[in-house]
Amino acid sequence: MATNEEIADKLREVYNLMQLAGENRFRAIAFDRAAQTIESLSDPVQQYIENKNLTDLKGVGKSIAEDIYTFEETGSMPVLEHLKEKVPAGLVKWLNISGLGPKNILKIHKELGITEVDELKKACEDGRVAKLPGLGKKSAGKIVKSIEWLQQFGERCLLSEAASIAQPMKDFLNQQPGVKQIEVAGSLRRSKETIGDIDILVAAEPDDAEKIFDAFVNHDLVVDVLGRGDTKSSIRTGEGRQVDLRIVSEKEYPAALIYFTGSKEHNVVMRQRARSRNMSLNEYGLFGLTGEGETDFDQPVDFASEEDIYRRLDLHFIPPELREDRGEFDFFEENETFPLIELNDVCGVVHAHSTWSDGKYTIEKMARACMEKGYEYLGISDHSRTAAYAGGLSIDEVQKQWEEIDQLNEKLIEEGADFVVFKGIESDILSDGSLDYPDEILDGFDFVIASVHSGLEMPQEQMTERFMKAIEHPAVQMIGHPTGRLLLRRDGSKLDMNKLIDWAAQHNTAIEINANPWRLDMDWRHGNLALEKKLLTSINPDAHSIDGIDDIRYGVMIARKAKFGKERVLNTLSAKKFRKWLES
DNA sequence: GCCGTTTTCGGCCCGACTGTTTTCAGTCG
Repeated sequence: MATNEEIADKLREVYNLMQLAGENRFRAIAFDRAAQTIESLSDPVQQYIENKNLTDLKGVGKSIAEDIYTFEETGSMPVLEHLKEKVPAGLVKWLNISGLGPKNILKIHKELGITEVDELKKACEDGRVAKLPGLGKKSAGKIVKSIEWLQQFGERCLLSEAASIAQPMKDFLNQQPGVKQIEVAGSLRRSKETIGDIDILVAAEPDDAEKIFDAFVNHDLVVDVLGRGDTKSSIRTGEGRQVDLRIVSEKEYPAALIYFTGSKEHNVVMRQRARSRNMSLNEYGLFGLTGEGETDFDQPVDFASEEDIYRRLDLHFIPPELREDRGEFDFFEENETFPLIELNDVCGVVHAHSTWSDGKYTIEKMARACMEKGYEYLGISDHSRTAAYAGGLSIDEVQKQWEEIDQLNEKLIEEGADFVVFKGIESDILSDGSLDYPDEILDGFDFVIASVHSGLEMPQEQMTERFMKAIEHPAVQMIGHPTGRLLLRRDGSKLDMNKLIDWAAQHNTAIEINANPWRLDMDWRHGNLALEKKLLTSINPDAHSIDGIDDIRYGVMIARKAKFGKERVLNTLSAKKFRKWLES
């Protein structure tokens, strides 16, 4: 039984290989669209396979449906197998090289008979690539550079890293004369968990653009200027990240902001909506059509903001985080607004470690840091005894820690501080789904977060049952980082999140959004189902240090992307209400 | 390959930038 993700992966593989095989572009794109649809389904695709109604899905026609049925029955997809015979596997990696697309990949491969990235680099360096028609010395040089960047830094970086580059760059540009409006756009504005390029959009008079671009390409962070035009310039930073700056007029700014925020898929739907309403949407604005159905720049449609443009397309404003073409269009046709959680709504810090296990600071230091940052409470949750590698607490240590927390709380009351420390534990879920302490100890905690830290490779069904058993346990209020993934480093465990969300919602158990930028787990892609089932979450920094507490902001970004309003996020409750919820 | 309140065929988002070219193809977002 293949999961949605596995089937989407297969279709995307077809898409990649078709591009490299020089197939009709639109035929290839059709597979990508189908993959996109299946990926964003909140129901298991198995239902559609069993009911033989796959073609009900947008972008899945008779042919692709047949491919999927065959894959389900035989475990292989003829169209894919056929492509694999035609296209050497090594070439797929070439698609990640920026500046090199399918057409040139095919040309280089055919003419030079090479398939591996290392061979490509060599062929660029020794002049063979430059001799090919349509390519030259500069192209070859760019390919070499791209390969080197890719090998050194990878294609994408964490959300936190991108934010730490974009913010100072934005602040710097905002001080430049002539900058009227500025916003970080692209996947960073959409709060994707990993980021490729950083996009910054500026509104300014055309006369001021040159000076702003000068300032941009000469910024301290810049180590390489990739391009410099009248409206767009691109640079590379020392961290290996590409930053694109676009400058548009104030009038164009709202349309450009939508355009450069994306996602690509969201924009495609926006343009189609414009088309079906006899208009054309592009990065400059919304326009009427000529008699031939072409964009008529002499017929601009008025707008002053992103909201206006959405309204013209019969939609309510769609927050940037939700622009992924994963159901937001239907949602915002019906709903006027949907209040998403904001950083200010978070009142307490839940899931933090101290020197009792593998944290860097004492409970008191962590508590005082939380107070200083304006929080009302700290939920300490050190590791349980099985997590010996992380200094997990023995039963004896648990009881000593409780005493320490009681004393600290008394001290805080004496000081008149309006702050409380909750006694929690991050209990390992053992391989049979049981927890790490006897029930009478578990009952002594204010809260229990149940997490998996070992046996991550378990088969999906067994892993899902392991979690379900933990969810059922009356002492457990929250599940920690469900998949255990580390972004860009390690895939998460295989588990049926649909089942887990349903089960957790039924048992009034929350599933945390672990805000550590390496994790951001549970994944935002489960947001639609979580909303439907009214699942609760808690935005937990999993802080091992004082700085780590501030990771909450990345968790909030992901929670917004997953359509959480504050009423479904436990640590937006006041200390009093949080305690009440824990006791219920 | 998918899709249809103008369509079962003929479209499928569209403009900037670059490099290799002398009018354009490839790539990107």
